[in-house]
Amino acid sequence: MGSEQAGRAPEDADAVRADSLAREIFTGVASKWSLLIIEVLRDRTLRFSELRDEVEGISHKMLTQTLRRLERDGVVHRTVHPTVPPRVEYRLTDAGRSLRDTVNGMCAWSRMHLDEIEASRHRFDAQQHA
Amino acid sequence: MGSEQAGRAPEDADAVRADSLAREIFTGVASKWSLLIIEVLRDRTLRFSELRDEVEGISHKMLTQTLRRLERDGVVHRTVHPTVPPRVEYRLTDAGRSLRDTVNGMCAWSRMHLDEIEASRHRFDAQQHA
DNA sequence: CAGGATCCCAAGCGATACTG
DNA sequence: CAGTATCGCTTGGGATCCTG
Repeated sequence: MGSEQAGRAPEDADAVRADSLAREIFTGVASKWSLLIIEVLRDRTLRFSELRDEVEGISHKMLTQTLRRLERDGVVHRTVHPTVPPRVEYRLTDAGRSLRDTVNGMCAWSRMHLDEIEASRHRFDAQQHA
Repeated sequence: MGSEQAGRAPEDADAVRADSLAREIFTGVASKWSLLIIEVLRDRTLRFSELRDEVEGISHKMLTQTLRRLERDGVVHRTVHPTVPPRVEYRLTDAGRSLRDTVNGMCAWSRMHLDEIEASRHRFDAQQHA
């Protein structure tokens, strides 16, 4: 993850710290549920229950948990309407939208290489027990 | 993950299967170690032990396990030199390199939003126990 | 050196019940 | 409706030992 670890003075501790932080952020964001939520939010505003339906397969717990992390990192914005019953809406922040662009790239990649990957898997599996 | 789930006939089972496959591929590839390995391979050819050193924090087991998955999906290519001791080299395939481009995007995003995210976290944490 | 197999613990996650 | 808390299973993944 180093921006470029070429020749860095050992006393340059800030760069090291930044690297490990970037790494921590990267691995935090690069998780199944985070990416799926980001992907599904696109540029819409969705309520908690709508997200729950759209993400498919995610549990109540994981949804809240992941949303909290994303909110904390400033990737999604959370709006609470003080009505009864409560209405809570989620949308991507600017940072979130820029992240989503790269996530879309991964989704596109998955779709684009579907057949190629499936073929590769068959080849691989056939070879194994050979 | 739907390419566009607008109006799809129920009998169009192929598209549904493709979607779930794309989803499975996406969540398979979008895992911490997979992405870090792809990131570290860039356009180099690395040996098993070199990868082990470069990925930092990965265990022997996770490295082999993840490499197998990536090889099976045709993302990395594995070359075994029948020497003694054995020499095994890994490099990205064409598909792998195109995936790496989007992974790079996520890494760049992490680095670019470092301070913004850190600030957001502090704000969030301060608010909480308020 | 590459990597399979085994053991085992801790984290991830789901299910359920409860609150505002 | 949105969210927290608790419990328990399941899994990920580390440590270690063994083979070609």
